[in-house]
Amino acid sequence: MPLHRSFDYLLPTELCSRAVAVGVRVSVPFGSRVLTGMVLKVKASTEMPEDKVKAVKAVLDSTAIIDDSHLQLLQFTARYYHYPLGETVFTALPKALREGADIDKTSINYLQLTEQGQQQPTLRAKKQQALLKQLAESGKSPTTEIKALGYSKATIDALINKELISQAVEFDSQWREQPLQVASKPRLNSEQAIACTTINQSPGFAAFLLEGVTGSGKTEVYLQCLEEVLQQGKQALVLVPEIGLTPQTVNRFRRRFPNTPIMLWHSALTDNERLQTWRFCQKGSCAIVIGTRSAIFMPFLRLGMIIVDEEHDASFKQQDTLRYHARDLAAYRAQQQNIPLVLGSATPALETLNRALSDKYQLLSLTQRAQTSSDNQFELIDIKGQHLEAGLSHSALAYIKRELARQKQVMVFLNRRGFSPSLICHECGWLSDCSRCSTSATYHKAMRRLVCHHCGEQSAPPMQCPDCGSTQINPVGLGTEQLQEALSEQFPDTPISRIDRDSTRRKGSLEEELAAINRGGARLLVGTQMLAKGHHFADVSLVIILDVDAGLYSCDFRATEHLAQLVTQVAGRAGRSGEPGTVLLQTHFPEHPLLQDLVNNGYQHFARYALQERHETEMPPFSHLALLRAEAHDLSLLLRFLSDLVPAAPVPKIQLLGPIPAPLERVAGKYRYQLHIQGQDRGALHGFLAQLMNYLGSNKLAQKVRWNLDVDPIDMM
DNA sequence: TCATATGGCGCG
DNA sequence: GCGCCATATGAC
Repeated sequence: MPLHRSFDYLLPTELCSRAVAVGVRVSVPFGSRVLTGMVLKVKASTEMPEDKVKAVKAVLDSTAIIDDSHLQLLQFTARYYHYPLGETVFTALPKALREGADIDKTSINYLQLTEQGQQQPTLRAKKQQALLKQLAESGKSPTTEIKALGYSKATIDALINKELISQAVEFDSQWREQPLQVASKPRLNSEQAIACTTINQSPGFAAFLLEGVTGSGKTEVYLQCLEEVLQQGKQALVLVPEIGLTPQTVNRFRRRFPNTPIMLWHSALTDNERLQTWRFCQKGSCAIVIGTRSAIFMPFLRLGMIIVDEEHDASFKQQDTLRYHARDLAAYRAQQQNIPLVLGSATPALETLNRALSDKYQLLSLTQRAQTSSDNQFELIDIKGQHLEAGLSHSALAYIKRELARQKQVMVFLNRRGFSPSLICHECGWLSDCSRCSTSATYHKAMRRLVCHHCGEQSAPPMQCPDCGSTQINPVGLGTEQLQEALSEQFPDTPISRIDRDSTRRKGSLEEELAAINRGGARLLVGTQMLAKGHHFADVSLVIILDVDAGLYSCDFRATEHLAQLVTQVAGRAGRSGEPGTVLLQTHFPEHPLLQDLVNNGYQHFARYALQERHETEMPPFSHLALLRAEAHDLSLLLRFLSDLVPAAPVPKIQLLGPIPAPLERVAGKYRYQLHIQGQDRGALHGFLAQLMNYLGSNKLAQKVRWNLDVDPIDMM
């Protein structure tokens, strides 16, 4: 229940024989319903009058399904993010367990070769043959793992029918007993070797920031650290950004440790796959979990290390309901388990960098690029007063022409999808605004629709201006769709590929498109930041970023940090094939000090400078922030609600700002306002937030508006 | 007078 | 979050 409290129940004598303990699920009456709950404490008395206390209906587990330290993590999470404990615990459980399912009724677990199968008979069916070979290499393997490798149920069933493989249903930790197989590995350079040794020699908890430029071999450091963890028979958790969980990444881990069970955890798993993976992990049957942010809540038998790859990535922060940051919880968990934490990034978040520079974390730098000998060359193009062709300056077009002539690939980034962000009437100035949001509706030419990117509302573009009847309705502004069209006019003989949410909507189409590009198809790549992350293209020698200025003057204090991270990431896409690449930034403000610093001295230098600026302005990480967001159809009600929360007298160490309109004041017909709550230290902030939540619990207006609290927000929207 | 909509409350 | 109860609103 969304309640910040727990409830006492009696344990009837006939149920006392079952081992009721903390972490066991029970079925209990709640109001007029029967719900699944979790035992948080076993005690001999209650402050409630005895006749008000109801009895437990059934005990659902014979042993705790969540151990003490895991529950502690969840309690910390609930406390830190001021989120109800019950909902926090239940978001960490697979759906079946939330609903009270029998935990031991987990279906088929493993696949293994039969004696016949071990002979490796020759089969006509290619897939089946491949699966036989796979099982010979990996030994007995969890079914979920086999399915994750792309083997279908049909293939598996066929081999079972031929009695070449069989199913086993017991959990085991065979991988710990058999000798660890490690595939041949590259020699580490001196920096990598130092990083590995330092991490592996850490006696207990220690946090490391592995600051390594693109191509410097962070993954190799992870792999060699993991090897040590596996040798000790311990499990490991590898957190990756949503977009980083690609088959290539995972295959690299699987190839290195062929007889080690490695399982994936992400949002696309089915409920049953989740339950199985969760149980494998809990029983110690799975050695490595590679997962997106929610994997931070996986149960482990003996966790030996946590790695967070691309730790600066925003997808580690949940943006709704329980708004946790997986990287920050990883720090808590590593400390609690007394194990090393490795945070890897080419562009560390300023919070993380600050901890490293103040010696809370150890800084390990990888500066040598494996493939390129020299760095990329940056160039700022001043577009003030210049004629632009579809957003591109003359010199940018000249650069593109030159690189295409050299048979190279060119990438053009624009963080705006669609054809144009708006339509405008040439006669009267009418704009295609969304009727429900305070923003314009984007024109999508191929779909012939106007789409609001905030509420999703669609409409047909008008033939005539709704205000003056003119037929002169033109697109205004530039999106990726239009950019692609304009570029294909400029370079009619060059195949162009566009990567954004529209072009890759269909499941698997992103992978298809990327593969096609790598086969040497498209020479010109157009896309949003989707194109920037983690994909490797061999021939890219020129990268152009069109809308740099939006990041320079934004109301979000993190905008420049994110811009710098994007620019650096994008730059990493250029020149991976041996010779240095060129990165062009189009801007109206070429003399902007942050841009200059970034371009001349790189992210490392920029970040330290930006930290200093945060220090001077007392922004995070030098203060602590929470955001109380609220939305309602009724504006005056909304403002009354928020103003009422601001204490009349100033609170020591707390600064309140608001109610202020959210960057998009109206979305889907609702007004959105927020309160900025800034604390000089964590303690002060959390003390105040606890009071605030308490007050909100008894506040009548709080039930009429939708509100949420975001601790350590990263998106100020 | 009964049927239905709306709001506040408490769940052990 | 959701069902329960009290009260308001409405049709006949």
